[in-house]
Amino acid sequence: MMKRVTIYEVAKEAGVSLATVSRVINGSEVVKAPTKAKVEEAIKKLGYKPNAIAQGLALSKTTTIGLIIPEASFTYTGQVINGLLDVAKIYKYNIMLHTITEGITDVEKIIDVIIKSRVDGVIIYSDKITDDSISTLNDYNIPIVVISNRVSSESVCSVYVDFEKAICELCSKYIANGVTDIALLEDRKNVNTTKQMITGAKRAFSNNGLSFENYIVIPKEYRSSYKYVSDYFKDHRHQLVIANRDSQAMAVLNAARENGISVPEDMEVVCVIDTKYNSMVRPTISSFSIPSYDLGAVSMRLMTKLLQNEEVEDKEKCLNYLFTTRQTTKVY
Amino acid sequence: MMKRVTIYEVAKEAGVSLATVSRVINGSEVVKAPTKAKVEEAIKKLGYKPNAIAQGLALSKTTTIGLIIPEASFTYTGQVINGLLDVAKIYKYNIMLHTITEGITDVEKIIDVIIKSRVDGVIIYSDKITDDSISTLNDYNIPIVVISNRVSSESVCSVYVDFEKAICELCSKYIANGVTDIALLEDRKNVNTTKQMITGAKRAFSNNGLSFENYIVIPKEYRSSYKYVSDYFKDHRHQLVIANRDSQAMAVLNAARENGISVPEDMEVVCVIDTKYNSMVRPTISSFSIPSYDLGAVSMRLMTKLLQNEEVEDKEKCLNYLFTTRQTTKVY
DNA sequence: CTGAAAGCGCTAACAC
DNA sequence: GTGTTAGCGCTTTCAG
Repeated sequence: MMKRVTIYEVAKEAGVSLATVSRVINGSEVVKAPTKAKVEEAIKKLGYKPNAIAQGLALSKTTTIGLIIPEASFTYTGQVINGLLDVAKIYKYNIMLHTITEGITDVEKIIDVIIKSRVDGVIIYSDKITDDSISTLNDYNIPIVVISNRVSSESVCSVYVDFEKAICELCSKYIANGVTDIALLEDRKNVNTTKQMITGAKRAFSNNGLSFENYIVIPKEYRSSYKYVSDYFKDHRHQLVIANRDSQAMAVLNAARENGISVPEDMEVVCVIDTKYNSMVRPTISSFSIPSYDLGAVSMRLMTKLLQNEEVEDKEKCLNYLFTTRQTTKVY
Repeated sequence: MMKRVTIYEVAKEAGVSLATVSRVINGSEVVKAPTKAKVEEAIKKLGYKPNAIAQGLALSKTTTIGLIIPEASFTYTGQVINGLLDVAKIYKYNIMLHTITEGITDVEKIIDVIIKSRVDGVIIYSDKITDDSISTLNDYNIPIVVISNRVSSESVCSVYVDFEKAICELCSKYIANGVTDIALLEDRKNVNTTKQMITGAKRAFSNNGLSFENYIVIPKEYRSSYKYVSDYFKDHRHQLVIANRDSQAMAVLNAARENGISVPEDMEVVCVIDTKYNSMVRPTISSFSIPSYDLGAVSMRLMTKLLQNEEVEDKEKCLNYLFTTRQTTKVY
């Protein structure tokens, strides 16, 4: 249990001024070797660790960035965080984590906290964030990277996957093969994504002179959604059902099984966001491999560029997806 | 895009001294109503937000706590984080998130960063943290709460689940019912937990004059572990297999299915950590409902007590588990 | 009840 | 090369 030692004490111990100590801890080249050695010895002897808070104050720079996510318990959110943190580590940034818990969290309050905490930037991965919040952040001149939603604002960068295109392509392929009864589950926790998906589906249909109306609204909790889906499939049939998350796809599969619908023969199921669970369950679930880890990693890298005034070629980065056929779809 | 306004400018705008502004933003009772009103107006007009970094420096207190987890992509880790953040929000603490990525992360470096960042406390949820790291943190007088591992040190609190007891009880019950061929999968990402589980199993067996040696070592990645388990079950049979995580239990189930072993008739499977996936897959997987969310919430609450010098009755908090029978076990 | 001033620990000109 | 000093923005005695 040691007293917190300051740069001043190190200076005294080493018999130099604090400026010199500051220089060695910041790796300045100008310090003479013997002086440097003395300082380093003192640092080690006293167990000195620079106070990042004081540095932050002096530099008006905290080297921490704020991250906003909906909640931490989705498998894909976890991947995003992993990617983000791995890159953050490389560039020596810290991550301050904020979640938006439904019913508990006031988004404005989070924004407030973020501004007060003087993070260097904020990365947002949430459908719940409004333009309002973003413009508040903008007012305070805080660089923003938005994950997953394509944002076209001058001061905001975004890293996303083109769900609209993905779903459009998927539907088009199915329509070309004569499958026109396609349903899409609404994901209430990802409203924007759902919107994009619906737009994509509609486009595919209208390209073929058809109309698309089949999207199913499901309650948000697994149990109730499962119940709902299960009921729904008692008297509904579709040729293809598209779900956003693994849990929703599983609910569909369970409902199908219990209602004697065989997958993929009678009904095919596609999950949009791929997680490890899609290949662990039986039948394995066909899905898009959305690069969640990369979504995080790329966003963080982009942030570092923003903060270090590196050239940013593209303010909007579109990441690729790949459709992986598994057991819930036929091969056309 | 506004210039960052300081307390000084607010003071000027309101025609008072900065001390007074400081008093109103800190809710001091002594400020007269009219003065207070003036200040508040100025704050609003200028869009002033106190600089938490400067406050941190002045108070030697950051109101942020560091959280160390292995990686963010496990469903249960997500729950812990959710619990933690929900409580942190209530007590107005921020969370700085650190992950220990295998191959990428040097634990000592994380500890170093944490000390430099002057967090008020750190919560550790990781098997990878050594006594060394903890004692370093101790040297710097940083309060510690350890999740999941029971730590008996004077300066460290811990919140955990008694896995040893859980497994011992489970095995005892089975042994009492004549089931003595029990296997336990090693979870290399949770070495300590595995150790506790094995100890529990051994105790159950030795209580009954038997010996326990059946623990299976599996490689850590799902694919390879699945492959391994799948191979293993080609020529191995057990009456009961205990797995730590959902993915491992699923690997066992898949391997069983492919080798013509019916569950639960020929072999029963129990998963220790319960996640939503355990009840989403078919067959649904019997498991202990480890209160992951609570693990996080209770730890954070404990941390706030530590930081506010509230009375802490118990430095070691043991949380309850509950065994939930689902489709992978028989009912005895 | 309010203001003046010292200090939290560090950085960055500017001197020497 | 190294030291001196003025901030960074805020809190907190201590006076008044």
